[in-house]
Amino acid sequence: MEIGRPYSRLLHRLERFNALCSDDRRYVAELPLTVANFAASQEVARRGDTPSRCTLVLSGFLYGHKALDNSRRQITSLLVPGDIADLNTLHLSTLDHSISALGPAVVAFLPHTPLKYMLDRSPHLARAFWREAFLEAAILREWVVNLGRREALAKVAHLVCELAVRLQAVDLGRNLCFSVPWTQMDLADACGISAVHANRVVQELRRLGLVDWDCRQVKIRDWDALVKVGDFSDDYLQMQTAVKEALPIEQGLSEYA
Amino acid sequence: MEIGRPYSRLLHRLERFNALCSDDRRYVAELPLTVANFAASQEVARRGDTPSRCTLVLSGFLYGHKALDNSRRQITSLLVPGDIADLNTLHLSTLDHSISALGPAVVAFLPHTPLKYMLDRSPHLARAFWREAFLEAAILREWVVNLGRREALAKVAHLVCELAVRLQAVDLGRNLCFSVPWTQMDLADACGISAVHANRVVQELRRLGLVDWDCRQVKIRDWDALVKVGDFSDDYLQMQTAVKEALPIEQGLSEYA
DNA sequence: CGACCGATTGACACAGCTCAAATGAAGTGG
DNA sequence: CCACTTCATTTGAGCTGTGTCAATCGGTCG
Repeated sequence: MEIGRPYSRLLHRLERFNALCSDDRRYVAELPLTVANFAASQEVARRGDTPSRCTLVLSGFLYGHKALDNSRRQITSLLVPGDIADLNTLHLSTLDHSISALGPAVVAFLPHTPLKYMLDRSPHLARAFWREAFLEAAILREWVVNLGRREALAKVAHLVCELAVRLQAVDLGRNLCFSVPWTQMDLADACGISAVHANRVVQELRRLGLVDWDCRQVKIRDWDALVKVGDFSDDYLQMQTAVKEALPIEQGLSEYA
Repeated sequence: MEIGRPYSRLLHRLERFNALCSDDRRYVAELPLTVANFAASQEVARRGDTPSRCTLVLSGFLYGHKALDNSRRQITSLLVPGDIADLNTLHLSTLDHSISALGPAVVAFLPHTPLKYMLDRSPHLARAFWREAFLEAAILREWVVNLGRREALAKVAHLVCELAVRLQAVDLGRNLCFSVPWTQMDLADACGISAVHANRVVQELRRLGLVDWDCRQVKIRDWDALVKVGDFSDDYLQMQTAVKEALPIEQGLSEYA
């Protein structure tokens, strides 16, 4: 796929708010990188590591997670193509959480040194990366709300809405339909519920006619209703007009803004 | 208190990892600022706002929060003196969550423009601010874990541990004792539990001899046990040696590292 | 003194957990 | 091409942590 132009999605992301000048685009496009493949469930980086490069998702999905005492884990983030998984290692030496591949994934490793050099040089690029970091924090904040104050059905609905919007922004979610190589156990660990209950919730969402959800394929059948159930508002994703225009009109997008 | 030197705590924080050169210190110390007082529960900034300055906590506590449909709210962060509450507004125009004063608080408003100018100019300062941003994200990640995968007693214990360490780092938590102007309702909204249950949990922590907890004053009586109950590990706070040295030896700090 | 707010307590309900077993799908090796 | 394994989904049954409701108590402030 876009291995040939590994930065296309990243550049697209970085330019979401402000266009970059051609020098800056070249800076990014000429960053040295190593492409690597990961199998499903393979660990990309482990908590406590002190990596010397950042990880850009090229295709597939990664997820951040922390393990607890009792063999449980909490997924703290889902990373889609175009996301940088561990930007924090750029300035915080030790990784505070682990990162693994959800399904098979292709990533690009970007060595810290040239990345830092670049960001020191170009204020515009620095700003664009700041935005990425703050966007990640905004998503984490919304996850805090999701995990803290919503019941299971809403948690799952909310996560599906978030993924739909994020994937659409990178062209992986046309027609309110996307596919993620997660199991219901992964879903459970992302939503802080048990796997058994995750299953029941998925069934309930199906029963309510909100989604088709076969295996890894999720098709949202009633966006407005799902938004309502999940108490979703996309403002924290900072997609502004870009995404809203891309969503089909007849689904009544104006509703949830 | 340190209104006379409003940046002392911030400088201390920024220099936690690397000392700043005297030029950089002067840069910071000469940032223009406006000091403002807030009463308990007063709103400092509201979701949707597009502020043109950042908010540095000088004394007292702020908290970030998001309201849900049903008159519920989730507290997403507690901000202690030395924290910058809304660094994200520097590059993300609209605020994704509200910020309020927990008790009476004194803050300094730092206009974006000189701040941006400064960060564009000094790579070292930029790095220090990056670290602050990433640290905030690391805390959010731990909150995600706390809310998603721990039961109520552990949630509260964990939060108390976190606060103890963070407050100690800014000299507000000597002897494993600190005071925060929160109510049990605030505690509940931070831990994603009901106020009634928060009360029961606090009582249980008292009963177990883990803490003295009168009104706003929290005294940790058995650090090791509290750490264990809360499944706490301070690595995500990136305090490194600094804090560990500051904690009393006899409390067996080596345990939880 | 009355009003108000926060802490506390008790009774009850229920969302979601655990345990355990069955079913289905997909891959492996003979 | 069929046993066999493995892994994910599904279903059922009972249990429990936590929520809700409602009342009480205590302190503070005007």
